Amino acid sequence: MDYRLLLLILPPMEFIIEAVVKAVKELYQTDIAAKDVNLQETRKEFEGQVTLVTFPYTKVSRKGPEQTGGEIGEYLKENVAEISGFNVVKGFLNLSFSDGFWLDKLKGEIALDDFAVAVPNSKKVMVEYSSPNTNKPLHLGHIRNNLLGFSVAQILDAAGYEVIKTNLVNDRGIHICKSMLAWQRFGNDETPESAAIKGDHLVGKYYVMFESKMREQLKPILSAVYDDGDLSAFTDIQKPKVQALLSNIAKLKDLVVQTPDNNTKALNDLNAKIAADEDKVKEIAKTATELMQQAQQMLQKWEAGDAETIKLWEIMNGWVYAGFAETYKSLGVAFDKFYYESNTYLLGKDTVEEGLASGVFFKKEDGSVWIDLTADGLDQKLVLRADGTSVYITQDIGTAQLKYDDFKMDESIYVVGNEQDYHFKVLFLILEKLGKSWAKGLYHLSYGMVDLPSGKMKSREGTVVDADDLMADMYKTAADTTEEMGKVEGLSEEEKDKLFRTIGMGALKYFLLKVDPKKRLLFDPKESIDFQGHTGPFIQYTHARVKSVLSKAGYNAETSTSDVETLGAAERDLIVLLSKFPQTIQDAAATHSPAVIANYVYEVAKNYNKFYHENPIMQAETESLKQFRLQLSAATAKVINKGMGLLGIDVPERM
RNA sequence: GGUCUCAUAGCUCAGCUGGAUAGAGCAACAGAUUUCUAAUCUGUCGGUCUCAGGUUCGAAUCCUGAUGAGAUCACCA
Repeated sequence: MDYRLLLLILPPMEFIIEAVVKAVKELYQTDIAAKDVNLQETRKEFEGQVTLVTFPYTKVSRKGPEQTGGEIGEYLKENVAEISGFNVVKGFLNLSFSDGFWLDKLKGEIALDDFAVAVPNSKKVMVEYSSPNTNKPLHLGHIRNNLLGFSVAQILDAAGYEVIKTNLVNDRGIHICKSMLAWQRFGNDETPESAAIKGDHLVGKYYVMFESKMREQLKPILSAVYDDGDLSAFTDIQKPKVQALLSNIAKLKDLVVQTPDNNTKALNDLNAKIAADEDKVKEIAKTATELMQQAQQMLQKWEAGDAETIKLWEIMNGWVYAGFAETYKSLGVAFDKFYYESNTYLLGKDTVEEGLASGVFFKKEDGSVWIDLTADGLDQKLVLRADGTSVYITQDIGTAQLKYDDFKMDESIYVVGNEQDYHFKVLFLILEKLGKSWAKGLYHLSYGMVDLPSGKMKSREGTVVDADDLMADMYKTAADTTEEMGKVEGLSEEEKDKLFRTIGMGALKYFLLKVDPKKRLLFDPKESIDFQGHTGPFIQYTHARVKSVLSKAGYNAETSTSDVETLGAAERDLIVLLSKFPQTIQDAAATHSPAVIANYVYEVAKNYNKFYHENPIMQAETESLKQFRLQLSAATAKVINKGMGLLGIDVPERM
């Protein structure tokens, strides 16, 4: 974490900046802007807490950096009461604040109940996250999404926003019909109760079944195509497309033959292209399977409001929702408002009409409606089919409008994977071109995919890491580890259960949230998530340890008094770090990054552990010193608790 | 092919609106508990910050190019 910016805008540092401006003016008769005062955190190996970079002033001082630094340092020491000393290393002026300054900070700010409680900024922000499909259970990728969304919402709330958490459930469409059809055909009236399976997993089972049965039907079609050149399975519209793909594949294969064996790069490229075209053929062939056609028919029935289809859809979605509710509860995430695509999928058409009238969109000969974004470096994009039906982006245009009409929020954040970067670029641009005043408040929180060592998770290869399984694994690991360490003495079954859950989820959540959201994340199922080092349990343990000391000492914040005037190094470092919490929250909010909080809380825990090791608390030399160290400990526990809370992670009183 | 993202220690990651000798954790090795919880602490080992140019007093950080990895370019969602 880079705290330079933070120091610049941290209110308590303003007086230093002002003093530097004044110093340069008086010493060198030159006016400099406050934003040109380059303050940063002093590196560990030097004395001091704040460092002024003095290279920029050598021009106006016409002296070497060391001498310039010395002069400014002398001036600051004389004129700023809080600065007790300084040292100069090359172009760096390291400033030491008096211990009294830091002690005041602890007592007058950090220890108070309203520390890091932001004043409301009277802005409203919506965070849409999770947004699952109702045909499959959630997996590790969804966990990342859910934790990110929930945490970002917590952080924004702590930063002063009014937050609305929403979930746009993708509850309709061809993928749901696949599960429905497979259940209808092969299910034998199986229910979550009769099968003793969670509802979402049961529905997922039929989705998988559909795919595998459909694949069986695909084989003869494909072998007819490739072995006999028989295209009779396709419609007249599809035939020429397939024909074109096949001849392209043949051409590419010729090229492969002509390419020398040692040119592996060219061969790989060619083979990738062949595979891509073969995939396209396969996609078209899928639509020719009997099961796919039945599923399509079912979708049409659903859209027509066919009573029987709707009934089945409601039953199966009900199973899924019950399953999701359980998973959400385990994850500790929640929502203020649910939107369902079954209600919103027809939205957006009137907005398209608007855009057509205003000339933002144009109609092609076949009646389909498009927008031309080539001037913005993007492509042409279809927004309404020739038959007047919606596509994905049409719905999103409509849903964006609906959300704004519902809440009139200043900002709206979509927590969606980076595979949809292009989609959101287009969506936001369209809304802007439509003249929506709120379009500038839209933000795509694009996060990286969760990959396995083998690459992407693939359901077909059974490498999908199921959310419920993973959480159960974490619980078990937490339980085993804790028991092994003999830390469960005197705990009731209920307390143990709660503790294992807290630790297991803490490890998992921290593991996923400590990484910058936009980066892809590697998860190795073979290596269990660590409980030591830079981990959730490490921080939880630190908290438990603080709490243990506080209770053993019978610490009472109301009555505790102390008159210590000087600080040890570890104590001072800890206070300096704690004082940065409010600004860290603002920074995390501005960058939409829980990782900022995660790394900060880790620093706090690490610093506390160092302090704890070096300084006796109960056996401190004086009662006053003991009380001071307890106050510092209590403040640390509070920051850890609150910081972890922003990540959706609980901290135990003992572990 | 066009566009976008990423590349830092053996591994997983910080650091990136330009500043000091690039930091953690894991792994490996060596230590610390008569004292508040050893899920801890201390130390050792480990780096051409992918490469090549450029801007600058100063570049892991900014710019250009190359290489490698991923995503995307559907009348799917």
